[in-house]
Amino acid sequence: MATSRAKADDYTMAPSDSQQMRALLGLRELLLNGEFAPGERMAEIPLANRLKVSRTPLRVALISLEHEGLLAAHPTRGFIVRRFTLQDIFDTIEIRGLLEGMAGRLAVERSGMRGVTEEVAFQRMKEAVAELDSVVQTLDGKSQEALERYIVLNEGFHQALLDLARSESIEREMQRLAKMPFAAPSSGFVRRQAELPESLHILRIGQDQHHAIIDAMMSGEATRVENLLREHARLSRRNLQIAFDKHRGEPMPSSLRIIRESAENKGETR
Amino acid sequence: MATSRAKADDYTMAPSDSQQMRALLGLRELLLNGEFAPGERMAEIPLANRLKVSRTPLRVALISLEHEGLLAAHPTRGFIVRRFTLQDIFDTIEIRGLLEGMAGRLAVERSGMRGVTEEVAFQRMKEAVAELDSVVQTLDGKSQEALERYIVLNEGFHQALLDLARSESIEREMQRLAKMPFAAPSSGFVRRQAELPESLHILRIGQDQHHAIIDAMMSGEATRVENLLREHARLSRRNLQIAFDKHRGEPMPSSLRIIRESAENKGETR
DNA sequence: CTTGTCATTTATGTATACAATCTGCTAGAT
DNA sequence: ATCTAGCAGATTGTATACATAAATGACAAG
Repeated sequence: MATSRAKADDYTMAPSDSQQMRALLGLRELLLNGEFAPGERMAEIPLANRLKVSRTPLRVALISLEHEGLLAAHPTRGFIVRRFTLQDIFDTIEIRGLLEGMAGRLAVERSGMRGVTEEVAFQRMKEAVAELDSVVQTLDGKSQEALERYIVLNEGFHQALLDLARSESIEREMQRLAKMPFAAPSSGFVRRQAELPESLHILRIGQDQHHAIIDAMMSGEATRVENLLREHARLSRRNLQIAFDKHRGEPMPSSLRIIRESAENKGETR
Repeated sequence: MATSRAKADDYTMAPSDSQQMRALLGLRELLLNGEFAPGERMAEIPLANRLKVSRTPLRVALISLEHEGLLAAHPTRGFIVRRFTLQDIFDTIEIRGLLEGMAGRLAVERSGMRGVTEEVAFQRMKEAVAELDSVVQTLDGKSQEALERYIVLNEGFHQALLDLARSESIEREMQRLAKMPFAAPSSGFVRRQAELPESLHILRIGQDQHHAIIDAMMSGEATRVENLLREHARLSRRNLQIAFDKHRGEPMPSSLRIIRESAENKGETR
C-alpha cells in the first residue's frame, strides 16, 4: 500500500494523462525552476496557453498548488507566486525532522513484543543502509550514476521508516512537506550540489546516522531514534546552506531562484 | 499580521460571500456533522443542488477539502468521504503537539538577549492565563457562557504562542491541522462534552500546564517548554477518548460520527 | 502639476453545454 | 446457474460563453 512511491500524483483524480495533471505537473515544474518571480501574479489565460490546457484544468492546478504552498491566494483576485525565505525552508526541514522523529519512535513503540527486527520494512531499511555503505564510498563528485543510486536508496530508507510507523497521519503530512521546495529527505538540489566536497562529507555523515538509527531501533531505544532523526534532518539544512553560500554572488542556479534571502518586502503584493 | 484569527477562510480567493465560499463552508459543515458515511461517493450534481451552487464552485470546494484531508480522491472518479480512525486523530493531535512544542522552543530561542518577557504576544499569553484562572473556577458544566469564554481565551493563548515563534512554516502547518476534526487546540467537541466531570478536570489540568509553560518561557527553559507543550496536546487525546467512551453504546453525537472505531475495511471504496 | 472621478478594458468567477469515461444492467453463451 | 460482452445511462472532465468585479488610463477640477 504505502510501500511504493509511485502513483502519478495521488490527488486530482483523473487519469494521470489528464489535462489537470498536465497543468499541475507543468506548472509545478515551472515554479520550482524559478521561472516566476515571488509575488508575481499568475494570469490564467497566458498560463493556459503556455501549458496548452484550457482554463478549467489550469484552475484545478492553481488551487492545488496553493494548498501545496507554492502559490498564495491574492486577497482580491487570483493567485500569486509565494515568497520563500531561507528561514521558511529551514523551519520546514525542521518540521520534517519532527515528523520523521515521531515516525521512528512510533515504529519502535508500536512494534510490540517482537521488536522491530521482525518487520519486512525494517529489512528494507537495513538493506538500503548496507548498499549505501558501498555507494557512499564510490561518490566522488563525478559519478552521476552513484549519486542517482544514493538518492534512490536514501528515499527507500526514509520511506521504509514511514511504513514502519503505520501512521496515516504522519504519512500524509510527510507527503505534503515533500512538495515544499528542498524539504524532502533527498531534495532535488542534492543532485547539483553534490560536487562540492563539503556536501559529499555531509552525505557520509548522514550515512553514519543511518547506522545509528538502525542500531537504536534494534535496541528499542525509541527516544534515541527520535533524536537521531531530528538531527538527521538538520543535515539537509546544512546542505542547503552550503549550496546557498556557494552562490552568494550572482549566478544562482534555477532551482535556488525561488528563495529570497530575507524578508525583503514580505508584506504586500504591490 | 498573523495576529488576528479572522480572514474568512484565507485561501480560495474570492470575496467571502462568493459561491466558492458558500460551497466550501457548507460542505465542510456537512462533513463535520457526519452527514455522509465514510467511503461514500460525493456526487457533484446532487451536492450542487443541495448547496445551491453550480458545479464549478462546488468543484473548487471538493478540491480544497481533499487537500484539507476531509475527502479523498477516488482513483478513477471523483471524491469520496475520508475514513478516520481514532488512531488517525490521535496521531494528528500528537503532531500538533510537536508543532506547538517547536513553536514554544523557537519562541524562547529566537527572542534574543532580552528574553521573551518583552514581547507583546507574551503579554497576551499571560493575560489569557490570568483570566483563565478565574474562568476555570466558574466552570461547572452548566454555564455555557463560561465555557465559551474558556475557548476564546485558550485559543488566544495558543495563537499568541504561534505568533511568538515567528515561523510562517509552523503557522501554516498548524492552520492546516486545525481543519482536521478534533485536532485544533480547542476542538469543537469540548463544547458538548464539557459537562462530564472528567472533562472539567482535564481543563483544570490544562490550565496548570499553561502556568508551567509561561513559567518555563520566562526562565528561558526552551526544552522544558517544548516538552510541556507536547504533553499539553495529549490532554486533547484524553478528552476525545473520554467523549468517545461515553458513547460506546449507540447515540454518538453528530460531531463524533465521522470517526470509525478501527480500520474496519480501510481498504477499498466499494 | 497633482489628485480624484469615471469610463474602458481586462481578468477572474460562474454557469452550462458537450465529450469522454465509467458503472450497472441485460442478454446471450457456455 | 454463472460468466462475459455489449449497450444504455449516468457522472465526471473539459471547453467556452457570459457576468461581474478590479485595474488602468484619461480627463477634468483644484
